[in-house]
Amino acid sequence: MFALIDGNNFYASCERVFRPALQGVPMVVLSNNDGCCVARSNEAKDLGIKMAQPWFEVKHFEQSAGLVGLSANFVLYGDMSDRMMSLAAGLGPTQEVYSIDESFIGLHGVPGDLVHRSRCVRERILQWIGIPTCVGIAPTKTLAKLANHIAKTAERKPGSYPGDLAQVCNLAALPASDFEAVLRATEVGEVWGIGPRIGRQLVDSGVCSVWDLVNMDVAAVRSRWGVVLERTMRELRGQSCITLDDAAEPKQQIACTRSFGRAVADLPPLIEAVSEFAGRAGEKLRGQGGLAGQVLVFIRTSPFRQGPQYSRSVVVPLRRPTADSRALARAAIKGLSSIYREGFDYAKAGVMLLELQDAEVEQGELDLATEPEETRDANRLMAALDAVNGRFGKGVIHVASTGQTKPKRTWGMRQERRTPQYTTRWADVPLARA
DNA sequence: TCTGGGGTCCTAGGACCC
DNA sequence: TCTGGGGTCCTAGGACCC
Repeated sequence: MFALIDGNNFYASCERVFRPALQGVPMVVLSNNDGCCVARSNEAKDLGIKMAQPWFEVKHFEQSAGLVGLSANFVLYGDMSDRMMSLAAGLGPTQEVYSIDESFIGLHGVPGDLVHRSRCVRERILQWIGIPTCVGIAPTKTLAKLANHIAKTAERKPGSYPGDLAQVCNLAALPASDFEAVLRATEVGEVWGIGPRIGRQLVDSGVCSVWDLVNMDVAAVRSRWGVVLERTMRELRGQSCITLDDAAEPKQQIACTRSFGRAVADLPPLIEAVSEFAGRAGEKLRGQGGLAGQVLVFIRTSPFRQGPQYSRSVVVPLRRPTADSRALARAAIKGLSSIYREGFDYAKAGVMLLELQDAEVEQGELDLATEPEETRDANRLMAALDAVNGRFGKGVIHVASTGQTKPKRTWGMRQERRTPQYTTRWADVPLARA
């Protein structure tokens, strides 16, 4: 048995903990450059604002509906997430942190009333952290996700589902007829693993509700859509195919990509941007104790704008695996120079580190006595760099490139953030509505 | 006229998730 | 004027081998 517990409108709820005046106010949290809405309060959802909708399209609600847009503060959300996860872990013996705002809990061997237990944990998170959550319980992860969706929807839209499923929904406890009714009332596109494209194909084939999908022929599903949808279907039937990953695996790739605040046409600012991305990616890489074997760099124009389009990427192999930001930046610049073309307005660039491996393993294969002195020096330098940035803030020191002629960014933000950033310590977190 | 067949590895691209 | 930033997994098809 699995539970899925997640924070409602997570980023928006985090902001409200520190700005209680925003309770009941329609609000969104904005991505980098204040470009898109990446979280919406219920009131903002009621205005019809979609996930990832551009801010300029909804800005008019500031005047007409009192909408508030806040610049994202991801350091804060990560911190709040850690606290929420540590309390959520109390639900059962194993936990898989699935994203910044949700975790699966393995409930094997947990005695007593699961719904009551979930309500207690939920209440504790609300009291101690100030974040409202919902819990879905079911025999498979896909059904637990579905149960969570039902718990949230039953709370937000009264009448959509039986009221006693709000906030905490245990699908395993429902009588068969109620279970069927709930699956009939849920659109197939709400299922975890069914995106817009396959959702549309299913509806076009007359498969509209989750109940319709459950009753399809397994072989037919497999032959038309493949093993992924087949697995989803089996999970919906209660056959557990996806296991709980409670030991977080190291990442297989690390990316740092950004849209620019304004179009960039020249090579030097692109070199500057790509150097910084490589440095940031290197920092993440060292954080998981890894080395990269390849660097991918890409640039592209904006698909939303008229004019000539260009999008290209290239993979640059490294002579030997490394976590040295300078080597990563050199490779990224080399790749950039090979794909850069004049005459385009670039809107986005990025660096990805590929073929990651464990630094310990790599080192074990080397004879330490023959390890080049430069490697040791590089390791020390990078460790110092990470320590300074950790202490004084991200990017206080970063890798510069020879193309850089000005001390300040030439590719960065179009405008100042709408709202200032702040950081927290445990002591700063109010006991919400105690 | 007729032009093997099976296996592996790699890569690019698609689809999905939050 | 202004359009997110990460990730994962699967598949198809090409290259190559015997």
